[in-house]
Amino acid sequence: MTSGLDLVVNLSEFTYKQRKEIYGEKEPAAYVYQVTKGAVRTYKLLSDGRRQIGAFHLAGDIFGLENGETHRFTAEAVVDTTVRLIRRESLENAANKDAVVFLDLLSKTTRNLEQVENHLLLLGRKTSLERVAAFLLEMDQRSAAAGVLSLPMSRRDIADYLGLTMETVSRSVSRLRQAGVLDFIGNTHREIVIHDRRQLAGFD
Amino acid sequence: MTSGLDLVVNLSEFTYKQRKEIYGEKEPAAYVYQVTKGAVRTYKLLSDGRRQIGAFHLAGDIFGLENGETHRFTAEAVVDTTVRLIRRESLENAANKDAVVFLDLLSKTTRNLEQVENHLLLLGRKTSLERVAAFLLEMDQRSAAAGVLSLPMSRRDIADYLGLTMETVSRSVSRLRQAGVLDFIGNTHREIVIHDRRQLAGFD
DNA sequence: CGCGGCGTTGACGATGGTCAATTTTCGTGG
DNA sequence: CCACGAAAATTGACCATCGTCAACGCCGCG
Repeated sequence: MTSGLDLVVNLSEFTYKQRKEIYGEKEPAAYVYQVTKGAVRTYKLLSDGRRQIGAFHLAGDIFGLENGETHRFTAEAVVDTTVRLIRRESLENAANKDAVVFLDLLSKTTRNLEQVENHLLLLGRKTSLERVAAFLLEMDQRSAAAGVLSLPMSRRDIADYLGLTMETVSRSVSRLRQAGVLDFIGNTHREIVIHDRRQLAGFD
Repeated sequence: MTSGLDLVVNLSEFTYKQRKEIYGEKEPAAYVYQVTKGAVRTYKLLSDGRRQIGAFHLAGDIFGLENGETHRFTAEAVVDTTVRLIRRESLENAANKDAVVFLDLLSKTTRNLEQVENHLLLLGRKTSLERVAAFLLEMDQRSAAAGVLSLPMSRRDIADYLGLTMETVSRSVSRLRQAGVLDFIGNTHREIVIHDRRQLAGFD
């Protein structure tokens, strides 16, 4: 699938080690990023350290696309991650010359908005079990192999995405496991098989 | 302040009575709206009736601007409300002819995104008192007369915006009142004076 | 007046958070 | 390969915040 961003000339790649910051909230937005390999979390912090993760970005995803001058989240590598870099300036030039690029920019922003709006409903009104079920379904849809997920992020990351604590996430996963809708693969607790997607959707 | 949307020819106005639906979620988006007078709430529902209000739109605000074909929220008049209507089609025509309109579209979408992203942090990580304080500060900033607000929406509406119940909203307002940061004016409980904006911000 | 809607307040309960112990996994170095 | 220590995940006990349910008050309106 090609898109407007692909039309922009772009040569640089960069690799960030696990936990390294890619950019900070309120920093000037010099680049737009696309994940080549790995995973990125974008988040906001309160002064006392409470964290809200806005999104996880996996291979192929674009992040750091701002229309203002500064980034509105901090971005960090969840695991060792490679990103393609696109200069903001060159993107703006391309958008001015080519309406397709511009349209694509608007469309990507809108898709982003849509996803965030759905997350509002989750954070404002869903129970812990519903949140975790929705998260697993989301990850399942985004992963290559349906029914089998390999989560790059920790329980704490998931918790901060879902507005919960890691203990509550853990308990919810355990409940789903006991209910027979999913199971762990191998010895990690980050590799999951979903036995019954219907049933999982029933919890959401 | 003029903007791209003002360049679009637009003649029709319409008035909705309190509680009347302006459009429903997933309906085709035929129009974009601007509030002339009154207030509008946009929300999503879960199947069991739980409601999450995404935003309140006051005089001057634009809502219903979608880039897909359908509305992503239901919109309803909070009080008797007059809106200006802009045909989606005519907006698209204008955007194709005039880059300024197009840029404005993107900028409005981004501002919308920014606001929703901040609401994520509120819903995911703030306490009830922090939420109510943030809400009152938001309304204060958006209202004409600083320090004095006249809320068009009920406690239940506020609750569904903040991811709380109306009882918790009521209790939080009471606590702020007892703490001396605000007070009611007259006999209604929707007219509020903020005595100490600094102190209120301290709760957020 | 009395009725209805809205808001407040109180008592109680449940969901999810906190704190802590235990288990499992993983990375490092012999 | 195994051993050790650190980090992550799970689990349990207890607690706090917020939700539920209900009573009451206030105001507006017939």
